[in-house]
Parts: sequence; structure tokens; C-alpha cells
Amino acid sequence: MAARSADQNPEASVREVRPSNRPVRGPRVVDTVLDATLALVAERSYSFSIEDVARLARVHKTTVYRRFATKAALVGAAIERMALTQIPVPESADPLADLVALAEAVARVLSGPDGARTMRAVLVAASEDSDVLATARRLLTGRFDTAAQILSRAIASGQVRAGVDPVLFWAGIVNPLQVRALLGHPVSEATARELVALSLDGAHRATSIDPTDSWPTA
Amino acid sequence: MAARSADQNPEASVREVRPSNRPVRGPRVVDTVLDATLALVAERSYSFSIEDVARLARVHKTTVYRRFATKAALVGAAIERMALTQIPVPESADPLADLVALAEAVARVLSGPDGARTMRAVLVAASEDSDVLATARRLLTGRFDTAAQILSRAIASGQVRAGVDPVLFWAGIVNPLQVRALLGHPVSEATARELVALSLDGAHRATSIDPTDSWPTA
DNA sequence: GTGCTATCGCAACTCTAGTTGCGTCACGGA
DNA sequence: TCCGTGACGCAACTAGAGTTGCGATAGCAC
Repeated sequence: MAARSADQNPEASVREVRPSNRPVRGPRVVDTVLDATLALVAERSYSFSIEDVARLARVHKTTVYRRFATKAALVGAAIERMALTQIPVPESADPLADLVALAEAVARVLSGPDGARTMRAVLVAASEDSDVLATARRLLTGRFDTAAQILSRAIASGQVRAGVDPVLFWAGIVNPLQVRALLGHPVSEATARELVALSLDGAHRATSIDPTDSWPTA
Repeated sequence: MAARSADQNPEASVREVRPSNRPVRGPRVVDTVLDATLALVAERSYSFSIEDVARLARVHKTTVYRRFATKAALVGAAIERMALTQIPVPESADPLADLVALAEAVARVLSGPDGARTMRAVLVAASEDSDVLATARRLLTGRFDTAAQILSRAIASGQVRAGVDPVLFWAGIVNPLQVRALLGHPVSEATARELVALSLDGAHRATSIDPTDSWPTA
């Protein structure tokens, strides 16, 4: 039990397991617990126990229980922190290309089994705890201002007609990606591109722009 | 002990939907249990126990456990049956009006707290049981062939350009409604109408049709 | 009506999630 | 360096979900 002067800053090496078997106190333990929670959420969605989290974080389960009243609150806090990691805002000369880039970025996050499982866990936790529901709203409707911002640039440049509701417009692109992920369907960047194209062109027959090349296809 | 010939179950003396206090056997008990499950799902999402279901169905919890291995399987079976109740297929002279009617019908199902809670419960069960996930897929992607059918009529009548992917098109309308319900946002028929309008018109500036009256509003 | 059988009710059990009280030690201030 | 405080580990506890064996009976064939 010596080694008090040795590794003062073990969190600098963020490995999957805690480097030392020495007990940790204070706020750092919260980070460790949330890391473990996120790892389990990605791997097992909501099918894990708080004791699993404690084991992975190398703390005792009572420590977790004392910090977080319920499993839903724990998962809520974990995804709350995840929501802070921002997707870089694309800002090129072409707003439409930025829109595609943003949709592709969302698709990348959602693609893969981890994204789908995390997605489902968030909604499970949200159905148990209304506070987590609010967090889920922030997480799932995030990037909305980013999209609205890009859209207003597109309107200013004359590529998009004024009066388009940015909320509904972006929902028509992102929500299909999210639902596909939830249901275990493959989510690809190509799908994201197609959704943006369809949302821009519309389904109506008569458009003065040729739908096939009215926006940058990859 | 005795009481073999008398009332076994005094609490069941309350006249109820169930005709008698005599135990029910066979397939009928499954219906009763699934009815109780659906009622609880609508009211409490996934926050109920199997014993709650048994109490409401007036059967013993072992009966439920013997029929359904897990709570997820129980909920899966309940929504499976719900998925069979078809929304009437709108089929008027105007395919676009039919599309609006279908979207409004979906919005009606999703609006209200019951729809949202049921929605969330389905996803919770789906995250625990991959069989239920398949059922959830059928439930959430239902009416897809209906929409595709209407869309092909719209293409045939020249109101919608050919080459529109019916899956993505319908997803752009329904999935926003579903996600809004999931997150507890209000889901109205007006929202459904706006989504259809946006999906048809697109966001592009240049259309030869005036977007404001290119389809039946209100 | 009579007898067979599958299904249900019941009670007692196991197992695991979640709780509590207490001893111990990490952490920061003097 | 030492000391006080509060956070953590630990074990024992409680509660409720899920399981099992058996007796009882509804449903059905004859």
C-alpha cells in the first residue's frame, strides 16, 4: 500500500482498465464509473447491472449507488457527457455540401452495432426517468442549430427557397437515420446522402433542376 | 382447509369482464394476458412487473411465466397482435391526398401519451430480445407497402416523378413523427401534413410548381 | 355421465438487485 | 508531517423477480 508518490496522474493514460488497484476517491471516481458505463452501454445496450459497472470501474457497487440513485440516472449522466463531444461544424463555400457532410457525420456515429445499442439504451433510460428523457432530447436533437445555421446560409445563397422549416427539414434527414439504427438496419453515409438529396429535390415531378445532379453526389 | 366446493377466490367475486371467478384455461387465457399487457404498456410503458400483468388478467403469475419466458417476449407478443390491427388504406382519386391521410392516421396513433409510452416499451423489449426487435421492425415499418402503393399510383398519375425511392420517401415522413413521439414531443396531424408537403416539394428554390398550393392543404 | 390429460393455482423456494451501518483510509489543509 | 473529514469498501440485510413441484380442475373424448 505504499506508492503514494508514484503515479499521481493515472488518468492521463486512459486505458480500458484502471491502471492501479489502489482505491480512488473524489470526482475522479465519477469519471471512471461513467467511462465504464459508456463501455457497457456500447457493448450490451441496457443489459448490464450496476454491479457490472462497479466491477469494470474497479469500485464497489455501493459507491456507484451512492452517486447515482438509479441505473437510468447513471446512463443519463454517461450520455450527458457523451453529448458534449461535438461534431465539427462543416463550413465550406457550399452550404449544400456542408449539409451532406453533417448528415454523413451523423450516419458515421450511428452506424455500427455500438451506435444502435447506445441509441436503444438511451431510450430505455429515458422511459424510466423523465430527467434522462430531457437529456435524450438534447442528444437526439443535437446538431439542430448547426443544421439550421447551414440551412440559413443556403437560403441566403439562393440555393434553398425561403420559408423552409429547418426543424422539419433536418428531422426528415436525421430521424430516418436514427430509426434505422434503432431497428438494427444498416446506416451508411450513402443513405445519408440520398436522404439529403431527396429532401432537397422533393418528390414532385416538376422541378426545373435535373434531380440527378442538382447537388454534389459523391 | 376444506373450502374445496366453495369460493376458492373471494376477491374474484367482483363481477368483471371475466364472466366468472372460475379459472380459465387454454388459448383464452393468452388473450386475457395480452390484453392486460397492452393496457399496462399503454399506461406505464415498461415500468410494470409480470405479477402486475397476472393481477390484471386475474391469473397466477406462474401461468404468465409458463407461456412467456421473459417480460420482453410477453410485450413482444402483445405488440405483435397489435400490429395486426390494420389502418384502413386510403384509396381516393387523389394519391397525394391519400398520402396525407395515411400520414395523419399514423400521427393519430402516435399522438397522446399512450402512443409514446407504447413506442418506448417496444424499443425496451426490443433491446432485450432480438426476436422482439424483428417484431418491432414489422410494427414500425408497417404501412410501408401501403405508402409505396400510394406512391406508385402518384407516379403513374404523373404527380410524382419516377425514380423516387418509396422507402426513403416514406421514412422522411413517418420517422420524424415516431421520433417526436419517442421524445415526448407533441405529434399532431398538422405536423404530418407539413412533413408530407415538405417531402413532396423539397427544399430547393427552383420548382415550377408554386409550393404553397401544389397539394391539398388543410 | 365418466374418465383422462393438459393446464392452472398455490406455496415455498432461489437468486439477484438494491439498501444500510460501520470501519477504514484517501485527500487536502495547517 | 500530522490531523480531521468525508468518501469508499465491506458484509449483512431486505425486497422482489423468477422457478419448481404438486395438487386440483377445466376441457374434451367417448
